[in-house]
Amino acid sequence: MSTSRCTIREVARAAGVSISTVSLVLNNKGKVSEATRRRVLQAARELGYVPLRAARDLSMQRTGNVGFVLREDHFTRSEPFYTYIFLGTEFEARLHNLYVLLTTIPDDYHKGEHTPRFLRERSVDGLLIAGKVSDAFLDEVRAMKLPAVLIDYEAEGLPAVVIDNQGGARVAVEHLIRQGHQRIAFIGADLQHPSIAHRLEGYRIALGRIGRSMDPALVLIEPEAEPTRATGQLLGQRLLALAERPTAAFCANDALALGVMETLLQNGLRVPDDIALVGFDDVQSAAQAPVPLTSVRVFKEQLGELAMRHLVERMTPDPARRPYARGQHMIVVPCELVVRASSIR
Amino acid sequence: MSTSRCTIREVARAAGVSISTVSLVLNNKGKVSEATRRRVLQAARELGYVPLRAARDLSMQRTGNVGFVLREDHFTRSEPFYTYIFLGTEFEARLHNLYVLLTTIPDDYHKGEHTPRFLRERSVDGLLIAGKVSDAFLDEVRAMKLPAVLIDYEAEGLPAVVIDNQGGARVAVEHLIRQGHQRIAFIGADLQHPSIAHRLEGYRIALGRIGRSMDPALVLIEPEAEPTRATGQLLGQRLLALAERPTAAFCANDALALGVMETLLQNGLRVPDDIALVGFDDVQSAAQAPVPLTSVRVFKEQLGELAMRHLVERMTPDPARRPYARGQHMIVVPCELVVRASSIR
DNA sequence: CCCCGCTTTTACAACGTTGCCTTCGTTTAT
DNA sequence: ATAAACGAAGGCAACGTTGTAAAAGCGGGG
Repeated sequence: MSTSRCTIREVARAAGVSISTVSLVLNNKGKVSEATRRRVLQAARELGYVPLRAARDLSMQRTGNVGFVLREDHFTRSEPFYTYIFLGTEFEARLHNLYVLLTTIPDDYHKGEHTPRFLRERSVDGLLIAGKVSDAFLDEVRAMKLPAVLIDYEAEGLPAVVIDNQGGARVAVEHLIRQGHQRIAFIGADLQHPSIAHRLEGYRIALGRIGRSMDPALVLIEPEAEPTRATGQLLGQRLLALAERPTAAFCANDALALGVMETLLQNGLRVPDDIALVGFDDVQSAAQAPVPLTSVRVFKEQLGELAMRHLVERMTPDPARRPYARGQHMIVVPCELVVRASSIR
Repeated sequence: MSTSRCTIREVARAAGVSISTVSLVLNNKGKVSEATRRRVLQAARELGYVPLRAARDLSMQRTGNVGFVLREDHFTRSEPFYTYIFLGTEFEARLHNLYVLLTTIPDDYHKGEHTPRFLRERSVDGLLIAGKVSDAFLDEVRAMKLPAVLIDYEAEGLPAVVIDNQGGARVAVEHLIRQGHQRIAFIGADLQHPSIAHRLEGYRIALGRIGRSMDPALVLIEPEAEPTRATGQLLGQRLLALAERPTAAFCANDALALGVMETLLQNGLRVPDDIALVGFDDVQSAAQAPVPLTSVRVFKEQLGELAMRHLVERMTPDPARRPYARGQHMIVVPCELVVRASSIR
């Protein structure tokens, strides 16, 4: 097996046919007799022919790449949440013969200055955007009229693949209710984030189903803060300071839950005996926490896979397709409750 | 600004010159009069001309991509060590107009079955390999004669960018010595890994400098295990079981150190009072540990940057270059000790 | 025997660059 | 004054693939 490239021309000569025929066979197009098809395939295999991407792309007027964009702080945070989503997209990309170009954008995105290179150079056929990103960036994407799919985030006019945040939250809270809890707090942050808003909504609905409404005193939120461990510690303090302490808390994500747990344990409270905790995302460290954390598992690779699959669909031209509106074209991926020590008596 | 592509032809017509001239100007090649150069640049800017990658690549007989390979378990572990390295390579790639294709390979790599797609399709001009990977993979890479650079790993015949493991370890142990410790343990795993072997060597040298030799009883190693938190917990147990306990331990990495710390604290020992701990890598959770961990900071982005820079050098053809031998062409990146509570009295 | 429709195959022009070679002026050396 | 040298710009053939339009082959019916 030689290391040098072999061109379609050589395959054609070896098979005794024209270049066009080779192309037709290799792409399963047009009508080619079975005999010729076999001869071509044979020759291609023997010569170890692999079409040159640049040539094919040039001819097909496409790039063969899709971009994967996420905020740098999301990519580098200690929990490989988006990393798994990326791997899911990568896996699906193989099936469609696409390459994924991963790039991060800064938290405080400014158009132009921070525009990903592959957008400037127009060397992607489509775009995946993971997690919350700045509106400035989304505006830019919309203006480019490039097929794009959001993952784990929502925005007007763009299709999205999202977690069933509301359903997951409902199941989590219903679990706490089944464990006999009456006073269940909600711990949250950044209400702008649709996922968090939906999780809060799930909490409300679960309470509603047993005929209760939300007690504002038990809804502890730092609306402007990111949902991090540090914010969780802060909210843990506020939880401790409450006059009438709840017996359980549903946290909008695991980072918050772990922060709360840390504060509680440091202040001598027991989990779950004094306060039961449930998180969301089922990150790696959830299972390894001092008290293993009950959480809602999210199928991250699947999110990526579905997003890529949908993007590919959008990338194949179809003039009859209409633009998206919010709420439409939302692919919702189910999640599942994982019960651990932090919530069972 | 139109969204449709504009070709070099249109720029040429707008500037009133030939296509060749436009190409020369845009690539800073050949001799072009200042007047024409300005006119071309002007026209290109006005039309928003961006060369089409596929066309350029086809013409230049290159792909414009480099591959970044690492083991899946390295990529998805909770510490974004390799993620930062990747970001470093990405940053440097921009300066050279290259795209980085990131892909993971499984832990138990088998040639063919697991060969990264971009290698099969030969659509990278060079390869970066981060962290320890299977020899089978390295053999395949060597056989391809594709320019490649290892990062944070070493192997015969391939250039590598590595951490100053030995120097860092030495500084860490010397710090413990300065703190008055006499009995200092070494906690390690996977001795096959060059980094760990070098860190052990640094430990030995630091002791040697004050006229001591390694006490075998204090060198706790799980030679076959991965250097993970779980292994650290295990070694923590062995540390506790020692007849004469050391007063300090230098751990081959932070994961091990955090595992040891967890075990020590759970068994009622105090850090650093009973046993001082120092790790290596300065991962995010080091600073957030129950007792903030002294560690050796590694400049991860820099590792990536240097590797990419070196790879680019290797990618530009130069017939006079000779193959690499182990030990040669090793780029060593310095690191620095970060002192925290886990090691100061 | 020729023409007609059908299937299979081929030739050829893109696609947008780059690199080499030529051409055309202009200056400099002889 | 003429030849040589030089600098600037242009023409053209790759690069490897695809898609299209046209050609070739092939029976069968008139």
